[in-house]
Amino acid sequence: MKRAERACGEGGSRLARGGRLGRRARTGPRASGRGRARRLRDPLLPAAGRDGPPSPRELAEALRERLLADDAVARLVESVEVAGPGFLNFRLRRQAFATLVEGMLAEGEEVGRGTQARPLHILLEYVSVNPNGPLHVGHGRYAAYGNALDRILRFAGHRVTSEFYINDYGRQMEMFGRSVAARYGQSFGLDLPVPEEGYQGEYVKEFAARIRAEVGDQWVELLATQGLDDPDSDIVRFFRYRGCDLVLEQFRAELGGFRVTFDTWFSETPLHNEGRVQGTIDHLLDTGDAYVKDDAVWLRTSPYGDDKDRVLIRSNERPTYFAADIAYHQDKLSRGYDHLINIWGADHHGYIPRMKAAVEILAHDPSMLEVIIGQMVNLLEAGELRQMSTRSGEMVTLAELVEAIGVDAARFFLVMRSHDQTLDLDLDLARQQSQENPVYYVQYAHARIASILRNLPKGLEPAVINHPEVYVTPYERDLIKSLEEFGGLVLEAAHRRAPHRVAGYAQELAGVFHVFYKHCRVIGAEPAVAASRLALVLVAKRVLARCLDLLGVSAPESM
RNA sequence: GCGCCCGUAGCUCAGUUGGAUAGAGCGUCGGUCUACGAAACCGAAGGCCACAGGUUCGAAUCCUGUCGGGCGCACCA
Repeated sequence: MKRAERACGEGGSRLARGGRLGRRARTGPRASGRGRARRLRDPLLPAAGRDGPPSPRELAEALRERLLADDAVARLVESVEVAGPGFLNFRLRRQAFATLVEGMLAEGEEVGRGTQARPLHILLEYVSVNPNGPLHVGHGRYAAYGNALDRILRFAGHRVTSEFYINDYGRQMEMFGRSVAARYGQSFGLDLPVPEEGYQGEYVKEFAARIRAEVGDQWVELLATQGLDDPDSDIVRFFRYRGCDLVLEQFRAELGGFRVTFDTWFSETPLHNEGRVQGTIDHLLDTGDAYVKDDAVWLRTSPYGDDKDRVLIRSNERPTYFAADIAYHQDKLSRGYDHLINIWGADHHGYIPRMKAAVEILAHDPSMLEVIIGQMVNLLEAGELRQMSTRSGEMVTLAELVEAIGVDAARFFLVMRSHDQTLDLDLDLARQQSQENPVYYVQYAHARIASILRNLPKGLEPAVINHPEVYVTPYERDLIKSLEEFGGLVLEAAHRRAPHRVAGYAQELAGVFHVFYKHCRVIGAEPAVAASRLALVLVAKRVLARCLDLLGVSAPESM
């Protein structure tokens, strides 16, 4: 009973204020440029009790009459029907559809671009793979996801700086240097095994061969006499840096080919060499956020949601990776961004609390750093799981995937699923299904429109014409409704960090277009209808092209 | 043991301020090209949304528990 009263109260006040529905109707297509034509039905009110209060049906009926009495509503709405308990169905007038298309057509290539009341300057860091081996498909997923998010955030009205953090310091790189040096030595017949904890993959030989091509036998003698045991030797240093450079060169080329580029590449090594890691630690000691215990320096992260405090400087006086990461984030903060986003692999999720704690200590703002976890890619072959490991050299590389199915299909495939869902990828299946890949479905819709545009008779121009036969079919109306959703979808995808929503939308839109295409001719229809349909497909082409672009996929004029 | 991400059609997955009969692609079966591209369209079959409770007028969605899977729990990076 109480509930029923409350329900009626809400309903009543909605009516009185013109509520959600009324407001929506008033700010319809004309006012906003892009209205809410899609909302053809709306949940209304909860079921009322048996006695006293009006039933949902009665309330809906009252609301219906109220809405129809509103001039602004009546101009756009042809009819309103009560449908079931709690729902009203709206049928829009032809003019409402025409207004929508007019608005979208006028936006030109920019149709759907978002604006932010307060645009943020966001630093988006992603991929950041250790430069000691090839990119595998897991990295490819983060690259595709991060880059799509980059594009979406920008299109939604934010400023974005994209960054790749290069972990070119520390023990892993030293092992990599020793591994390359060993392979180099082996190519000259030296008996130098790759260190047990080193990198065994075949690709290391390729890097060694390239270095050999550059420097000849310059290091052979020294290698033969000194070996590789001293990590600080000139030999290890040389192979490490040269190897790292070669890997980075390959990253840039491969990612570039994958249409993933970064505004900045930020190297870890200078943070150490220029004393900035030490400087950050000193600062934290000064503020009391760090302390000394057991000959080590610790950061007090536990008050900020971490399980325990974390070591910054080990008792052997070497800084931890975490310490360098703090210095790195201190640098990010000093560059004046409004927000930091890091995209990490699922295997790093345990690292989030301490990093967020550190940033909160530095910036005094817990929401400053946002870490997005991308789940892993499981590789299947003939239904069986294939393990990936950089160190053992067993992996499916991004290059292999691209070679198998192409950049467009690979990028679409890697972002069409939610990033927090582990992705099963069967390379054989992907190869086999590449011709059935949804990306072609979307691209084909774009190419079909391009084909229409190529075949236009002289004098046919896109225009929304006020004529009784314009936009009367359900096929045209469905297409208009789908297109109208695009602007909101962009904002949602940006807000939810969800590129897969764009992929899903693109498939839906392509589907609606294909149905339209089957039933409605552009060329050959009577002039007013032809011009209006031309305007419609032109908008559809732009939106499809934009969706594909947001995902880093090409929008072919023909295929 | 603790934490994070999950469990939706045969397979891979969408489905988010909680709303009508839970959707798509692939696969299976059956139709459609003398008009802008058949890489398309139309139809059929296929579901206790892991399970059990709870909140709610209403739950795939929120809460608790159980089971199952993945990933983490370093003075590694």
